[in-house]
Amino acid sequence: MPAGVPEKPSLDGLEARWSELWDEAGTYRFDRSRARDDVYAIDTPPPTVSGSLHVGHVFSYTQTDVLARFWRMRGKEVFYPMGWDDNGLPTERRVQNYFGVRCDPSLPYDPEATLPPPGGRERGGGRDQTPVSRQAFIELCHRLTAEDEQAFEQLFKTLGLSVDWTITYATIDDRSRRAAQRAFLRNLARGEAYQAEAPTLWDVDFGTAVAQAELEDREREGAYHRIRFGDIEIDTTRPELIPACVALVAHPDDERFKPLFGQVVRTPLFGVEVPVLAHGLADPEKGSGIAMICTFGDVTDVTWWRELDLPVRSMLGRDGRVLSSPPPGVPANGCWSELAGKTVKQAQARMVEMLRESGDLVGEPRPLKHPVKFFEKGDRPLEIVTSRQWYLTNGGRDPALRKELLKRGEELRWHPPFMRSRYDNWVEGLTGDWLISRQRFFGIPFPLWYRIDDEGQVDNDRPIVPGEHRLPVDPASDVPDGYAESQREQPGGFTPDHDVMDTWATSSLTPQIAGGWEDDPDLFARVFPFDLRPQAHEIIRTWLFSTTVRAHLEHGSLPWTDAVISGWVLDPDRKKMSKSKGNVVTPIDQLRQYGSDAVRHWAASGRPGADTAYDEGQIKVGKKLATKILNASRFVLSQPRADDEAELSAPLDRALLVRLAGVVEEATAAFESYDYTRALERTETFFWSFCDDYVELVKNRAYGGGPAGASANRSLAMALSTLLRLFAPFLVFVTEEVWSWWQEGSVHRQPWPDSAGLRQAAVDGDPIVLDVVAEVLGQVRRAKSEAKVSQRAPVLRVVVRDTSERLAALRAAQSDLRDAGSIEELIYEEAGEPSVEITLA
RNA sequence: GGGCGUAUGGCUCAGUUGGUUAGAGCGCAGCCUUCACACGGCUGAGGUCACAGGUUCGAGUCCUGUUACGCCCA
Repeated sequence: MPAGVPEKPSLDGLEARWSELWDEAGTYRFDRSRARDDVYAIDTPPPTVSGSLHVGHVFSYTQTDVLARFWRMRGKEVFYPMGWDDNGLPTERRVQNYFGVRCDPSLPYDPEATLPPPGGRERGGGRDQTPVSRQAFIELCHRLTAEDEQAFEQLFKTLGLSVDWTITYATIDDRSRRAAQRAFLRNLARGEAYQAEAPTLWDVDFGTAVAQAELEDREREGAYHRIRFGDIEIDTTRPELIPACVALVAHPDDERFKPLFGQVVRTPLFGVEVPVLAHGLADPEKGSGIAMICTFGDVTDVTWWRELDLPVRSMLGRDGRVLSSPPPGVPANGCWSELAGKTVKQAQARMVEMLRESGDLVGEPRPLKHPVKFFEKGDRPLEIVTSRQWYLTNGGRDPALRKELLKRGEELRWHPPFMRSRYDNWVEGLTGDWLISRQRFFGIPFPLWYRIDDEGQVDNDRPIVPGEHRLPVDPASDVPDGYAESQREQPGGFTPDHDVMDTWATSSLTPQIAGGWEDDPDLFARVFPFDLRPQAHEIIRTWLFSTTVRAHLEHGSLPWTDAVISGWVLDPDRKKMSKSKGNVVTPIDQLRQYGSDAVRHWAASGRPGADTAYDEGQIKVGKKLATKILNASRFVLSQPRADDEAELSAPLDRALLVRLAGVVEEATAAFESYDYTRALERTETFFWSFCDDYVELVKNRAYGGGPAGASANRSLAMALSTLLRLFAPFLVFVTEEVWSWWQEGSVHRQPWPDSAGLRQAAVDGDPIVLDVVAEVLGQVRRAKSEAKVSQRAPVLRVVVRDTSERLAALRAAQSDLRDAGSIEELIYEEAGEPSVEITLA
């Protein structure tokens, strides 16, 4: 027995030992001297560093790792970096809660200021929070994410991810800022990025504009209010917006309102004249069939306003409250002063009272449920405000670009293929360009300044841009070329752009960031376009799409050739795990209790695209398999060292290797089509029958020595080497442990098994031998089980009736069969109807 | 409302271009303390493949419709 084989093998402690040894040996270090064709580059999803890892992370990251390990063994040099997504709102929120602060950009930065202790106010919100400067806030963001990143890295290492930990990035680090700003400047130079003053969906709590991709519809209680505009009665769910009314609208074919088109009516309470207009989007079935157009109550208002060329009468501020002075043309009467300063909800309540008093409210409000647009992270309905924002073309307003992007979707190989329809649906449904500016703090600033003329007017139309060599810049502290700091905010000087970019404007560049775009052209040429984008399905519209847009605009290509879409982890009742439901399983306990290999085995049982229920039973199965590998390996290695030249004389041994070659071929084909689950299943099934049948059959022969024993030993050793490598992508620790008992180097850097070699060694092996012998052995076992005797109990006589071919196959392995079944007499009879007759002693 | 997916033993899932008697694991039951493994082994019971039509010599598999569930988008 090789010296390395322990007396009592154990799975305990393998994770800590091997992950450290891999680190030291650089087992997963990327060799950047390899040519593009030899590289397999993975665009890893940078997890949002938000405290703790979720079992969903373990699930999907394991699936990616399994693929990485396969391709590495297949001979590819795998580029497998890890990123941390620390940029953006989730971090801001977490910092607010963790440190009990809020960002107040009007405060000056004080480097001496003592920052609040962490964690003290985990639940304290709103007014309890200490205001801090923007700079201080950003420092806290960095501090907290740095801690979280360490914890994540530790857990990922325990899980056995074969990431090259020397090439990590964070979406707020210098490289990411440089890439995001450079990409933006190039978009700007090509005319793909532009500024526009336009109605924008606005979250009043976060105080920022949001993009279409961040919206979600939520069913909300509302009420139709029937309101008189002179003789006309309209229905609206937002009576508080009457001062913002600019027209009434009905369908052009609606006979009831045709005579009114072109006439003018007066708004109730304010007496503002508004025209009655026709537009196809007005729904005759909805309410009274005629609606008021306000600037702006919803997105349809925006369409009407644009297409009917109407004026703007804004009445809401960016804080979601009614402005102090009314919009142009609206009298600042007593009604207005009743509304000014109120929130939307308060204003509505007051407005309804006033309409009731004036008699302009017809009947009572009729409650209804209707979909209302929310920011996906927000708590109050979005308002629409007019503001100056940055946009990036994404096909939403340009049919030619939309078509090109749909084409990219076709080019990409989707796993599973049906996920492409999510992409198509989204691209086809885009209603505008991508709004990329956010009025937030912890993000990448736009690398721009604006001139201030001598009268103090800001020139927004011709921004000052830095040269790319200056990137990254922070326009709030850096000075544009040709200016001095003293000219900041001065007439004749400059002012910075105050906005930050949408997080997705950075995340959409992960291939460029990780691949060293422009910073390291040599590396970039070896990895881009990447091979694989693994991600979850709910972010196809955001991450996958936006990354495609950026690569298409910048490089004229896809960012990767293949996308593997992982499913979700559901709780055991098949409900989606979410923090709010409280059904989230934290992976740490599972990893500790069952070991990483066991958890990985469960994760790998989830096919691409398939939601998978969390199942502790499945994890136990994985643990059982890992233990079995340990013990079976110990048995194989406890035999005399196999002679590599020994003749595989036994037909049973040859049959095993032929069957194994078939498994290698199936597993390889499955992996190549990204079906790692099938590869695992085939390997696992074969392995159990290898243990239960083959090992039991050859045990005695192997112990016996001689040429027949040598044949068994060589076959066992070949099978073990092959099986360990087939399992290596999945059960990374136990296979490495066993490999180390008798082989040099890491199993994870070994060549993927080669079926041709097995077939060659097996010469003309007939796999039927194994099948027939296993079948008869099964019958013998059943007879003993039914007789309730030990499997060791002797059998007087076995009569096998079968075709001559199958009997011949059985004869070829008869001594193994007799040993394994303790059979004294074995009789063969040719027969059309196969049967086995067993006489116990 | 539009799109996508799923439906197979108590549970979780395989079932590849239609082809013998529909497979596996878990769970359950029975047996075996066996010299790699009791964190084990062996054996067994258990399914009218959601429903209704259709194509076919033949349908879990293909077509049409229905139902239920899930997701994406409006």
